Amino acid sequence: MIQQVEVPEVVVLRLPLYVRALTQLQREGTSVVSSQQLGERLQMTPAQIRKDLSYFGRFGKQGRGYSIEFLLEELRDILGLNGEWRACLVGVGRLGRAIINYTGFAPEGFTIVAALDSSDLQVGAPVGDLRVQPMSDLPNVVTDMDVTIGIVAVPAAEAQTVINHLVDNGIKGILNYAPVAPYVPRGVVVRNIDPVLSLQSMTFYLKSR
Amino acid sequence: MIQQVEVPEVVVLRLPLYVRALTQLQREGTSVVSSQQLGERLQMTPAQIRKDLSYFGRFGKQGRGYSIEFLLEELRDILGLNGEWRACLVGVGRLGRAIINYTGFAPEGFTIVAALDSSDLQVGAPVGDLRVQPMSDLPNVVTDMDVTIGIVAVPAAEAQTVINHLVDNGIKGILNYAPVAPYVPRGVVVRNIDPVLSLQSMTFYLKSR
DNA sequence: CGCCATCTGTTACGCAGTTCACAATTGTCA
DNA sequence: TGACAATTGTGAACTGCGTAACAGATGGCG
Repeated sequence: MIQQVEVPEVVVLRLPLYVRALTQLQREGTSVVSSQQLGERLQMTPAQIRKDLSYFGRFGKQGRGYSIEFLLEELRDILGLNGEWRACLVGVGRLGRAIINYTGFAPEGFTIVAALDSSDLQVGAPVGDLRVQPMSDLPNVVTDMDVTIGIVAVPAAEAQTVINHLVDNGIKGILNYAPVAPYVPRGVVVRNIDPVLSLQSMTFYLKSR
Repeated sequence: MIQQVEVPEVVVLRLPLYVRALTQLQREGTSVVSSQQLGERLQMTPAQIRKDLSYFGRFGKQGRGYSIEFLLEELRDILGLNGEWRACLVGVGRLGRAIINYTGFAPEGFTIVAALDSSDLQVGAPVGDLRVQPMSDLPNVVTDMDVTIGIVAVPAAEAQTVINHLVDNGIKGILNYAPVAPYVPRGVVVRNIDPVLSLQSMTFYLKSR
């Protein structure tokens, strides 16, 4: 039953969690795991894990559990994590520089291959292993460098404009660090990284106690 | 009907979105807004906005809409955003330094008042306006400096230990940048910032097209 | 070789959250 | 002043996700 029914987005959001937990188990030397055990690690019910996986196929053995190696391979395939994904970063302020120097992306197959900025003052400056390019380079960056993801680290006021520009040039996925909820046309995927929103909902639970 | 029924967490997560949109409208000079108009901005149904707000009270005028000034004040009060929230940062690597220097927290009332690190090499070093303190200072930081939020920017392997330590010292909210899903006792609120997870679920939608 | 313990995949069920729809209220304008 | 247009707040209906439960499969062990 592969993709017969539309997979709920919540399920897709949980798959990377499974990948991470399984990878950890693998490093610990385990080779088989039951939904029960995995559920304990991730603080969720075994039923949910089995249900989630059943959207994509039958990966377990009754009476045994799941082969970690096999399930990992399948999940990485489902999520498209077996290739390399190339991204460009827009906005080379403090935040942008931190993102470029962040070492957590590369081991997972996400590579930032270009850094762009609209300010002439920044263009040409070195950041990490890259050199800042002008926004006018965007078309070439997307086509010549096989970039599919745009990482946005510009001020809130410019974010929507930049995102429009990225989308117009064929970018299909946007990781947005600007504190706005951007509009994108259907078919483009946005993920927002917004620590302020996180804090602002946290305080609701902190205040009354 | 104030808080008679438990407010769903999804609702609480949306309130900061309302605050942000209303603030923007206010800056634009608008003074009254209908759920319809607000819904268009935020790409959600008017009914959802009205229902969300109705968990906390009756803030609108039939036939008119909502007074932005009034609703903002109410929402900021509900979320506890009218005071200042003090946080300490643990882990002064590249990521931690970027967080300290991030200028988006202060205008929203979140202040990082201390930076801690377990490495002796870091202790004493200046970061932003602060100086790195040893982890043994944690009890004093929490009690003397009125810190309620801990920001975690340590490697994955150390995250759970650090979080346990924070919780044991009375921290009630944790903003976790480490790529782990930490365990915390009931009553402690965690928000995870995990761009890699975001990318890994994004690629599911990017791959097949 | 057959029984038992284990664990998956899936169907059925229940509940929480979203949307609908309308009565009630408010302001405007002729 | 009275009719009308706009818009809220909310009970009811709907939808979709999470949980429960069980039939069926698998391996171990006596």
